Amino acid sequence: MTRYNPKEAEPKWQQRWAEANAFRTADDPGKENYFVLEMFPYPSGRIHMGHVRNYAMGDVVARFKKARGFNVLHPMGWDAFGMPAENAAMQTGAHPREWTYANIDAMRTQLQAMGLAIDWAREFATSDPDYYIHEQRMFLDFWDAGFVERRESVVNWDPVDQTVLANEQVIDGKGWRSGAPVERRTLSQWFLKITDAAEDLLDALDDGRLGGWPENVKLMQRNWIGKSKGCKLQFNFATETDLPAPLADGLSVYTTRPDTLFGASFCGVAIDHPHAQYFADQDPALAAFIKECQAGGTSEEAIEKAEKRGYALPVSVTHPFDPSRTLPVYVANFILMHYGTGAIFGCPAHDQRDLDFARKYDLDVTPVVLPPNTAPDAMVIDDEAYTGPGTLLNSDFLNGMTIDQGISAAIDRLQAAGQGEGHTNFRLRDWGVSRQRYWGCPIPAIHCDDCGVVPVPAADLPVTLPDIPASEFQVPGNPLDRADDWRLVPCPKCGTPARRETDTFDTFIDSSWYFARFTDPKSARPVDREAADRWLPVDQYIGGIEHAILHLLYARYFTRCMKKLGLVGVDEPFADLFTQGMVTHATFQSADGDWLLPDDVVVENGQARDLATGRPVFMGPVEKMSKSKKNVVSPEVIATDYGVDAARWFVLSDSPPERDVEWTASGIDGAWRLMGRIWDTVSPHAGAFAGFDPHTVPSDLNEHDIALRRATHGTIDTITADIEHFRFNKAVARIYEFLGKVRKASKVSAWVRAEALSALSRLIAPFIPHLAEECWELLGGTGLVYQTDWPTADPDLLVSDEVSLPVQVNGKKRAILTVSADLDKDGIEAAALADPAVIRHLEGKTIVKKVIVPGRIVNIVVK
RNA sequence: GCGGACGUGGCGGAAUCGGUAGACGCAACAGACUUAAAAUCUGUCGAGGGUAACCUCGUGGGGGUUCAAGUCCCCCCGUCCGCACCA
Repeated sequence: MTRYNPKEAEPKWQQRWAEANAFRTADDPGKENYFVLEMFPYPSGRIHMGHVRNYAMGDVVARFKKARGFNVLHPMGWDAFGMPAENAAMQTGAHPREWTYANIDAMRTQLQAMGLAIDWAREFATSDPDYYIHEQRMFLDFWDAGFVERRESVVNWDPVDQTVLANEQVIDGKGWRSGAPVERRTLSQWFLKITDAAEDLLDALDDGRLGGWPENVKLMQRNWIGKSKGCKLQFNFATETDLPAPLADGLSVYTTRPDTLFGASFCGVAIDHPHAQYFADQDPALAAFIKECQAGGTSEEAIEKAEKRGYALPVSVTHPFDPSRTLPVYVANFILMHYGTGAIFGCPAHDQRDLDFARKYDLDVTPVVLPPNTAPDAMVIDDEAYTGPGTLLNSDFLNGMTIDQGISAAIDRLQAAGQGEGHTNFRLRDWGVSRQRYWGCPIPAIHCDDCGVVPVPAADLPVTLPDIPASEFQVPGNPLDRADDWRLVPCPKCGTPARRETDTFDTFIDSSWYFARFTDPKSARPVDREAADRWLPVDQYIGGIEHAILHLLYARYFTRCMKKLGLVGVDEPFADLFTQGMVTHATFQSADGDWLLPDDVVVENGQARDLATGRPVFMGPVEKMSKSKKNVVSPEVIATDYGVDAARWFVLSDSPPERDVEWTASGIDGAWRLMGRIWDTVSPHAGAFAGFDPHTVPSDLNEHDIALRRATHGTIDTITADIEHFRFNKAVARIYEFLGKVRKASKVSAWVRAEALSALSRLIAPFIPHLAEECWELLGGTGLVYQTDWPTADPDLLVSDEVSLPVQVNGKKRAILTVSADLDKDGIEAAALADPAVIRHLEGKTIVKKVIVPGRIVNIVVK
């Protein structure tokens, strides 16, 4: 018996698949379409185990759906713009384009070696001018349609990467890539007005349009959009004289608690609020205060430690419900300009921040909400604000109302007085898409001193990136700013000298529509409407949870914009979403604190030693594989040692797909053993399909035959459901179980064995396709197992005539009956009461109750 | 601080509707084959007691509902994730 040799089998079948053009997207009008997509990779240079897991899952789905009779679209491309290419240029001197495309070539080879059922004819990279010309076209249409805005904006500036970061790219006040503390800068920026879609992006999370999405992702998006209901109201300045322009309209604040207005003791504005700016121009001390607050930065520690500070303005405002009362106005460091109106009224008794501030500046603290079952005299605010439920007091016309009643009544009164109105506010901010980088899609705009910002005429697209010597990337900043040959162009409107926009798009734009391009990647239009209608939305999208907010929210918004322009017919791009867990590995550290590669360490009896020196090694926690901690295992090395099928099998077998899976040497050994065991089970039966007609069941089957047939059909049934529900680990367990039964079935007829081996080959095919083809060929199967239908379970074989029925006495299992499946309650009761073990436990007791659930359980309650 | 998820053998994890807890794999142990090792195969494998049949306990802790709870309800502890001065 020969051993299974993946080194020969895997390339052989990859070649056969290619020769048969097996993975070309089918377009059979008699079949349903199914679009399965894994988040496309950034071409970093080589694939890692996370890719293996992600693409193995997508491949299981693609192969399964193909076998189930769908036209399957399963494409691959490259998220190819982005900073690492420029960083590489700085470090290695290679041009970003050369670096990127060399990486793509290397990774394509690696992915193809995984044997993925991908239609490579549809491949593209977002850095291909053929791709980004359409992105530029759409942007011009978006601009025309009013989805785009250019505005002065305080931006998150990453001082290391020398670029602007979106809000979402700032993590704990630091740049998501560089880790450098983010600074505030004011720049003129391009924005996509995602806030216009906030309400619908939110609604779709709840109204069933995203039924196939995980709850946690929907929740994160819900929180991110951050809808809050309240009211906007106007405070008038208490002054006899006319105020200059910025102050003439008074002070507009946003609140969710207008019911607490009678507890207001001050108003506050953000340090970058126009009113603050106005007074700072006249008051150097205020200007200094603002500057000091800005220096504090947005870092996490800064925010946590920052004490509430304010600077009193030389004006006060009148209370909207009681003009005889005036409130002081402060510039305060804890008010955010980008939320609401950038101004608040402070009600210290019922808001912790306001209370901290009031204590520091010795302002009134008037309770206006009385907690339930509390006497008004007992309502004392010390150093903790009361934010719970209650009834209103000290509040004039609101007294006695609940909070909700008070909110409505206050808004009504404000509205009647023309001083305010109900308002819905969102936490979501518009999407800043300008990046001061070279390696991105150029923004098709031209700046003219006379005409302003002018779109590049459609006929002049694409605006391609200029060729810049690789040495230019050693200089900080954006090389496009210095590329005058490219930058200086005549204005398309008036023809006078003008300048190209040198910002490029955030790469999240590139990934916000690639799925639509895949439906017809060669189309002359950005998206071919007919193809899009055929394939969209993506039926199953698979990727990491790290994209729960950024990529997925942008893609949802972008799709809505495309729909408005008639490019696609759907507003939600991804019908079902699956977020897979990471691949982790134990970490190893030498006594000197150096990280060690798993390959350089040997673990025996729980003790790790350095393979080279024999010295003990500290075993650290199991963490996500990362280069910095060296706890990485190379897919290439694993493929060489064990074959890609074993690697695919292992990453799918050991944990539920949504959870992290720990890579272990013994685990991949186990996967490798399985390959051998399948092959050893199948290979003695070469040609087993000769004379086997699956549709003609022999009539002379013995009990072993029937038992194996039950196992075969039961396995088909459960594995089918497991794959449908992304329970790959359970499907794997069922395959192990079934394999054991097939191996032990020695007394079965040739027909029944052929049926079992046929099912086995097809059931393993989505997981370990090369071995499956090898088995199929050996057994005498027709064509490729890839092109063979999924097995179907015979329902008659799923129900058995006998069932084992546990019998409990007082809820404790005392016996197991084997009874005919159609035995009625009386029969079951008689059988249970006749069982010796049951009789023993009933001795000397009185039966109080008998619970008999046929097919499930018997419980006899005694006293 | 707010929001969410999770907690089951030595380990990863099963238990689909409230109905046999621990499927399947890993590790470990024992045996077969072998001069030997590797590979492979067979068996054992939650804890405690008992020669055994079998009994008791057991799903983070405490309480509750139920004939019956890993599963439902209440309280607590722990771990992980997201957001975080959001008015």
